[in-house]
Amino acid sequence: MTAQPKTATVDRMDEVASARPMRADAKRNYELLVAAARKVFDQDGGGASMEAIAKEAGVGIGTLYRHFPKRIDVVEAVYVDDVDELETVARTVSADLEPWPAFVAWLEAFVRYAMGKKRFMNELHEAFEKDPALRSASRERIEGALGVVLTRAQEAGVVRTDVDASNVMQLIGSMCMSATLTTDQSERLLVMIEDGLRPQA
Amino acid sequence: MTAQPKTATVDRMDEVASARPMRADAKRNYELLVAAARKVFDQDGGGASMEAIAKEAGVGIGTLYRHFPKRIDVVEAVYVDDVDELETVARTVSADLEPWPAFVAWLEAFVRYAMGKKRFMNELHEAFEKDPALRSASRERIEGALGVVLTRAQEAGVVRTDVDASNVMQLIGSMCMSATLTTDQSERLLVMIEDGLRPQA
DNA sequence: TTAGTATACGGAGGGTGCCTCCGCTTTGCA
DNA sequence: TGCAAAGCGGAGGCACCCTCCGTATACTAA
Repeated sequence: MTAQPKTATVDRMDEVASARPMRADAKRNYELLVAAARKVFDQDGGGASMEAIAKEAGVGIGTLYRHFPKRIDVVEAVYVDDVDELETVARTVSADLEPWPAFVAWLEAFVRYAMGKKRFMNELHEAFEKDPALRSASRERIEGALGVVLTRAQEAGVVRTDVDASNVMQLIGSMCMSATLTTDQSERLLVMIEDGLRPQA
Repeated sequence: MTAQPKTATVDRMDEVASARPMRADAKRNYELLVAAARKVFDQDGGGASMEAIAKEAGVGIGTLYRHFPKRIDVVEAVYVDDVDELETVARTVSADLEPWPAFVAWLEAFVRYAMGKKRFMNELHEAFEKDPALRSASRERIEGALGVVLTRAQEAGVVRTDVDASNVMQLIGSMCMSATLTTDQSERLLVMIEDGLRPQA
């Protein structure tokens, strides 16, 4: 949601000083494409075709390839955008909600994110293989986002203080990894985890 | 190595009583194909083409598809064959070597197997997704094979008795999972794990 | 041994998907 | 308003998965 396309080929190292901002039509199409890609991946799974994505975005296949030279670049862009979203949610809930509801809301957003990722794990795995830094950078960003809501909740005394973001990630992350977990189950399990994170009497 | 093709499409549930054994040429080609597939996957990675496999086996593409209706079935057959091999090695080393060398030899075979698998993790993941029972059944078979050499080594007093096959698998398996592990490193790490498994003074 | 049949083989070709190329269109600056 | 520079679109090349069916071969029964 907060991705900032600045250059034609999306190079995350190059955001500080690109010669020129993207043209308005290019920026619009970039955003249309990322949104379309997420929708099509959700519908068709990670194996969705480039043609389907271009069609959903209402642009030509050539335009898609201008922005994302390889298929894997689309996967990466959607993923990066999802991680952006988790950071945005952390800020939003911190501003709008009390510490505990904010914490719960973020965890729910994370579980939604993780459950959604399961459908294109293979593609994601491939993206991590191509660019190992992506994995660690994303993990850090997610833990950072979690840290925001977690610390606030701990300071307000509504979450036990003997856990850190890394612990909580491990707990939730491994739960979500289970291939046989349904959305229903994940919601029930999440409630239990949340209860376990409250300060103990 | 010990796979027993009995029917045209390889159905593991159907081995006890298939109407008729495979014709001699069919059985020969099946074995040629599995061997060729393993070789081609090793060379070209998991993305290797069906054509390349058929060519390597010296058969037509139609023959390949008679035996393996879908690409994923080839991946599965190679994997099952590799697990068979681990069971065979467990029996062989138990018969031919002293308990400790046998144990070490099996662990080395396992590490070779696991390192080789890394190159087509994606395909394997897909096979597990298609057939979840394959994963658990294979894990059981591998732990069973390890159990054979482990128990023997423990009874001979050359391996500590406070570990079981599942523990050892966890130790070795997670080591091998690391994406950045080289074969050299894995060999050195394995030696350390082996030392740790000796009875402690 | 032989004739007959079920089984297996082979590879041309259909369908799909990734990606390239290049002529046309649009944007934004002077 | 004029004109580069940047962006757009989609036909088409190439590679790959898989199907289909005419031909060849292995088994079996006589």
